[in-house]
Amino acid sequence: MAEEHILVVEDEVKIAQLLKDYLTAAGFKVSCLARGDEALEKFKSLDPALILLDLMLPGVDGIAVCREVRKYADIPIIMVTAKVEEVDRLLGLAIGADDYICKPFSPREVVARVKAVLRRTRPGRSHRRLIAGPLVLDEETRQVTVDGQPLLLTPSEFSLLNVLMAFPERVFPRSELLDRVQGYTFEGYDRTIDSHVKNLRKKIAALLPDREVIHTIYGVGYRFSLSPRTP
Amino acid sequence: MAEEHILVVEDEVKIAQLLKDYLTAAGFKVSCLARGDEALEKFKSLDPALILLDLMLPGVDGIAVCREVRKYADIPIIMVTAKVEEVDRLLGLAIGADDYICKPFSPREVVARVKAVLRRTRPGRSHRRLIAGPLVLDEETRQVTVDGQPLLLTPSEFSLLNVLMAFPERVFPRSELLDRVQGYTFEGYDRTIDSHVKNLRKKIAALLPDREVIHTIYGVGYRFSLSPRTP
DNA sequence: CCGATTGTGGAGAAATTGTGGAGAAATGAT
DNA sequence: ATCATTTCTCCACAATTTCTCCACAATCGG
Repeated sequence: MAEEHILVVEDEVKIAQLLKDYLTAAGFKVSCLARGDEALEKFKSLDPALILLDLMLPGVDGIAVCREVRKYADIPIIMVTAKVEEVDRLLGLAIGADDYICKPFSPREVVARVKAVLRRTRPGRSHRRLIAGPLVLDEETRQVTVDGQPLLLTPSEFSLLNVLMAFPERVFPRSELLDRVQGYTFEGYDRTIDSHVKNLRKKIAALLPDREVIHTIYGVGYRFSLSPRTP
Repeated sequence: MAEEHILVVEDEVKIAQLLKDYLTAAGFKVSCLARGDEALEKFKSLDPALILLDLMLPGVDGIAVCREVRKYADIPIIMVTAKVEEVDRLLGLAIGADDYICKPFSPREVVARVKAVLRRTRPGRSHRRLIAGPLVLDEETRQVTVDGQPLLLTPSEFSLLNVLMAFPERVFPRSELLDRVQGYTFEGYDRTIDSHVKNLRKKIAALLPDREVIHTIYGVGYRFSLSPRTP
């Protein structure tokens, strides 16, 4: 999954934090700024996929920020405003924001709108396919095939293989695999990952009996590789 | 590309100007009218490639204008409306507009939709139909058939099938289906989508007993596919 | 050879989905 | 307006799938 960066420009710290929490939980990388003029300085270096912009800001207000940003890049912008009536005014001002959200908003709605705007703004969907010899993993369809034959994987197995195939040859410690597959809040047995490896290996071996693709690095963790040796 | 002429019928001057600015910037020639009865008089002489039509108009309302225009020419029409709820009503009225946009809209979205409508109307007015084996879904008439036999679906069921069939094989998380079917302001129960899937499956199975077309991806969501594999 | 690490089968436990149906909400007719 | 019908939402329980963990066997490195 390509982690997308979102820039939140909001002067009320609590609201900014709330937005950040929810967007982070939804899998986005989030940066917060409190002032409009900061936004103008920094958005180029941050290169966000989308900007959430409060209308009322100290420094330079949201409308000016929006206009300036649009001079440099075609980044989607969602305006956040306190009053419903403002939205009509915004429309008249030809700002060119992609969507508007009124306070008080539900965090869930914000996340949904962000996703919706990103969806329709990014028409060239670049769904990632990881290919390693006879093994093909498609993140969008969640299909994995070996020489064209489908491999039926559970969510954990898919996730595990996805992480490993994303960086072939790289050795992943158990702790990292645990974080990526079970989530960083997982507090359980660290050898659970071994079970998933076991099951994944068995399923792959059924279609690819000759070579082992998930290698054990004694004392460390696991690695995905097509070659049988350790380079 | 030949410069295409677009007629905007909108009584709010600011919005009309906004639309004109953006469409002009996108390379269209734009004329604006404020009254519905004017539109009926002038569209013949202007001969536009497309009409952007506000639903609420002084003089004659948008629906009447749409009907009248269609008596004379097969020009693509995009309706603009203030409320989301109106869209469903419009659909029921079988007006024959090519697309609908709800306020508040982003100018970018308007330009995108205008281009999309022109693109699909240019080569012989073929509206969008999704075909998958014996299943045919017509977005304009909102009819679905299986081997020519009509499938009577509720609005939610149609919408759900529409989203799924638009991207066969792609796995849709429940959250995304919720946003696209129930709207992203929906605050309710996650598993309502399961109920729609259940009902939709039952209706499809009545006409297509052999194969399952809506597949469950455990831990993620659903996918439309004709092939029986379940990865 | 020996302690540490990993492989493995399998048994609950936990999470996810299927399903019928009741009440609420929306829609349409009168 | 009122009433009838359709559609939507939600719940509770059953069925299913997956996850976690354990105990013991196998393997590795020194």
